[in-house]
Amino acid sequence: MTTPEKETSDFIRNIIKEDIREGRFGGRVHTRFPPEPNGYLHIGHAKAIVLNFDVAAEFGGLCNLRFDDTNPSKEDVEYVEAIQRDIRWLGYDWGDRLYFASDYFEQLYEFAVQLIKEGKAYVDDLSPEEIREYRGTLTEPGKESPYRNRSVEENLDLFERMRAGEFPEGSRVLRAKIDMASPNLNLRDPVMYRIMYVTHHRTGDKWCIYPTYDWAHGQCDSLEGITHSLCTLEFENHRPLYDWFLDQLGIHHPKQIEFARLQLNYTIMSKRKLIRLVEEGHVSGWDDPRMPTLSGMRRRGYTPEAIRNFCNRIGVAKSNSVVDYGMLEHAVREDLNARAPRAMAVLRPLRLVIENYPEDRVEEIELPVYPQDKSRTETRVVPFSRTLYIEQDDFAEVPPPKYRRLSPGREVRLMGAYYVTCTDVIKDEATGEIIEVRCTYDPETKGGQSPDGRKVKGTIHWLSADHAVPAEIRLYDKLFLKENPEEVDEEGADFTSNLNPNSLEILTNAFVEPELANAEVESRYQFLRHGYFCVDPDSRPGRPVFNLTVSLRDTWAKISS
RNA sequence: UGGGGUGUCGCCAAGUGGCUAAGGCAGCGGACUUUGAAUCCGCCAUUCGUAGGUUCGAAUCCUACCACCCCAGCCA
Repeated sequence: MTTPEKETSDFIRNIIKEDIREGRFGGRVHTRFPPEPNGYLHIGHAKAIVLNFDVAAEFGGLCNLRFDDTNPSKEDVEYVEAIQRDIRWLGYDWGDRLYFASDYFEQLYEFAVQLIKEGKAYVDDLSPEEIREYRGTLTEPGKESPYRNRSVEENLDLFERMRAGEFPEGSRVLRAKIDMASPNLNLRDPVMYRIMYVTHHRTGDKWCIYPTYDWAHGQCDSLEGITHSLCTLEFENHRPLYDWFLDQLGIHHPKQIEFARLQLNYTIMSKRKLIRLVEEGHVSGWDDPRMPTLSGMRRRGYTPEAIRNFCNRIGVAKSNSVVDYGMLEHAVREDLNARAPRAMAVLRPLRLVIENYPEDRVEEIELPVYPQDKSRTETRVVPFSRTLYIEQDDFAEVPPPKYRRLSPGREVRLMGAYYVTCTDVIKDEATGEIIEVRCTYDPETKGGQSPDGRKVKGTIHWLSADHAVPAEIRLYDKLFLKENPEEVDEEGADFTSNLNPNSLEILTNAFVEPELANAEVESRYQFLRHGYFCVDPDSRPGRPVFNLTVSLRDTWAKISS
């Protein structure tokens, strides 16, 4: 288990410290994570989750989970369940503070009535197209709607009838009466309610008018007593509107602070685009191990601790930045290096026969499970015999410069077992492909050291052919070829044209240690000299399936290329 | 051409007028090594978007300019 970064400091925490020092909100800190249940959570959401929950915990406060379910046409219970599962998996607990914007629909309606009564909101009969035209542009002010100055009584009556279902969808809206000439377009009489004859996943058919996010969000935060509403940069322009609503209503006024959302290179984060990957079959589902979703990363083998550490390490600021994917990989390696048990796996097998080793002999080789940690003494047993599998890459008939693995005439160590020297190479006569390597072993080198003190340059892993367990191993590479998947070569193409055709490679002829035959789903291992792997739910007894989480750093790859 | 933001090392990111501009990732050396892993040591911004100015002193203050992001959904 890695220890979380301590002393994280960023502009948001600085503001909160200042607020506490000055006694704002009575020294209280209460945050919330407010997802819309219209998709699965991804690593970008993790940044917001970690921020909100950690900040609350650090300052002795609480963090709520609230679903902003104001648009039933896009939302579904499937998502509200998946989201809760993912947040729990990440390691966070909202106690009994699970809320829904829809819990507040009645209260929001009353707030709206209050604004109407004060002449601060009105029912508008303009069509959507007309509203757009009347809004004006970035450089020109808008025009006031002809319905803007209806009487309070008429507005009250109309609004009530909107709720009663007397008008067709899209025919009327409730708008705030603010300023059609404001340079901030959000203040040009924003829509508060729209008519939608859509069944809501929680309120059923109780409502046919639904609040917009802009109208609902700030009041929901207020009702929950939120002190610090942390949100992403694009809502900075909306803050004056949220402030206006809260001030008109005269209710608790949380402080909104905006930060930059997470962007990762070689990755897309937009929910709309992730949905496309799923629906168009570019990936197997939301939990495809190549997806940046939390469920995908979980299946891939990422740990909650690694993700949390990553989130704390990238910091929180206001500049639009793109984090290098390597940072994420570093975070998993760091965590898994410390805690993953080691095992040997041969991904692309090559037979190795030890000519001077007895035909029927089987030895039990004892190897440490956590060799990287001298304080741990657990061991495992791996059978050794005359015929082994080694990695194809660990033999070279003509060794390249600096190669220290097996080649004709050379001696290497079979990890934990014996020194072997290559005596011969057997090839397929037709294709010339190497199908077997012949060796002799030195019986004096049992355990991997020689009494005469001679050194070998290389140590390779191995598996006894008769004992190895067949396994399927799925290797993953980046889902996209470009750092910025949106950057497209040809006109008319979109991000899918940058999909990496080799992002998944399935090895069906791999082998693992006998002990792993029935490894538990989601358990993680380091396959020595390869990387970290995680047991996939597709595993069957006696035929486990492993997903590559992340490979080990590979300096040989740099040297050899 | 309106408004709101942001610009510090290849990538994140501290820094809020005064010791030699934190730290992490990546990279590069070297030590160690029964994982070409891990670990350990060392190197890696005379410079803070640009140009001026204020000051004994500026990444931090002022002025102008430049670049990038967000806003014209009855999405969130």
